Amino acid sequence: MELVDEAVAADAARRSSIQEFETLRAEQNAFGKSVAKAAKDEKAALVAQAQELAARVKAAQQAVTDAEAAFTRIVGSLGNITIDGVPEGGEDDWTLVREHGTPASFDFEPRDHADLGELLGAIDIARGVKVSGSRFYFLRGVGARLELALMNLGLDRALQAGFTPLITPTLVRPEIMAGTGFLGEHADEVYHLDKDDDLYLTGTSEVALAGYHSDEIIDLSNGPLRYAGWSTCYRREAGSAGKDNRGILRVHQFNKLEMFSYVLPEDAQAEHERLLGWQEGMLQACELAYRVIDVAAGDLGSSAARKYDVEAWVPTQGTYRELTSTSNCTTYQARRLDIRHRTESGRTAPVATLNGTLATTRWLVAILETHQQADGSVRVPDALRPYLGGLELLEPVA
RNA sequence: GGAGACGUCGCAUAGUCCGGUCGAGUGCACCACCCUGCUAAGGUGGAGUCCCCUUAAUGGGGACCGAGGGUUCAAAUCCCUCCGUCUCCGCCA
Repeated sequence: MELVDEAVAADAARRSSIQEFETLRAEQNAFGKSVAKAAKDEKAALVAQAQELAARVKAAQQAVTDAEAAFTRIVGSLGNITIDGVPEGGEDDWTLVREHGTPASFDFEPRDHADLGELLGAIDIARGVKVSGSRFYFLRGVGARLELALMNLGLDRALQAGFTPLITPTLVRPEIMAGTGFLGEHADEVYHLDKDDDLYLTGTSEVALAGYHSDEIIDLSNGPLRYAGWSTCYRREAGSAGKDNRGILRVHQFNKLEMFSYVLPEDAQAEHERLLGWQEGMLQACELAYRVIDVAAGDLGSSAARKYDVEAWVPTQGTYRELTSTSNCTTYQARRLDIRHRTESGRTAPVATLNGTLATTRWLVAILETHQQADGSVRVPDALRPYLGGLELLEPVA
């Protein structure tokens, strides 16, 4: 509340400094013309006057620069405004939207994905740690193939829905990182190269996908612009020491196929539901039990106005774990990145941006655990088989 | 990495040496109107973005010649830094 008052005050200060500067500048412009035209003998006196005026203009200009910097800083620290209906509260105050499918049950003791990954020769955590440290891993053999299969299934479904595929840069400039809202309170989650290169490693291709149309006026008259971005994602996982240490549920590096939509602000909520629908379709194709939750306002981060998490049942944890999430960022990112469309009256106005995840490496956790059999083999869901050369069963390596 | 050239209003360009008459000319594309009966041409006018003030619609002012500084009464034009593009050479997946 105080922050909003501060922002309003900063805006008022900014406006009045602009007015002062512009009045002086107009005076200077007019004066300059008369200096140029003046006769020789009058010139010296006029220049002396102009010098004095120039000093005042310069001071006024500096005041504008300062006032605008202060305004930008305060406004930049404001989070997005949540949409009506979003539950109030923090991390645990989400509301259930729906559940789908029945959590897997077994007539044997199920193995967790780390054990299964080792048994199948699919996930090599020990060597990941040896090479890169904790929370790193190798996907190998059927693990690597399953990952690619998942990404390709997601991509094909995205193509069917009309998305344009993009393979995005994973190193971005500071202003793009800031524009997407990732340098706010969670800045310590982001890898930053600062020795020789002032670039950030992105934790999601959402960053590059949002930056793609930055500083542009885009044409939405033929409907939304939809991109499916594939990239490797990097997260520092600072502050999560000791949490989800086992397996690949929480890692520093993973792959992700991300949907990203640019839409008219009035279409944002409908698009959000569509993104959620495509995500659920993907979970269903992988034959996973899941639930959809409406994330509470306090857990939204700075850029989302509403966020749905889709959580899949993870048998050995006896609970649902987030596999995907879709956010409606309304005009928050577009304002910061200066992405606009032209309205019917010919004016420009910010667009709305939304994102949603179609697949990530984390999905392997739920897929392996859900479809495991007593002997440690894993049944491949029908939809994935074409992407695995028809393979129906992942079998333990000798 | 070495050497050089360049970055102007949608596109293409003029202007930069010799700072004010340049917020900026021309061509193409675009929009409106006019003209012409003929498959296209001619004429007139208008057009960008951002910000501030003002209004019922309007009007006024400011900023923007890659970005940021500097010199100057005054910068597209002079100086510096950065970013980017292109050409040649070297190196490399």
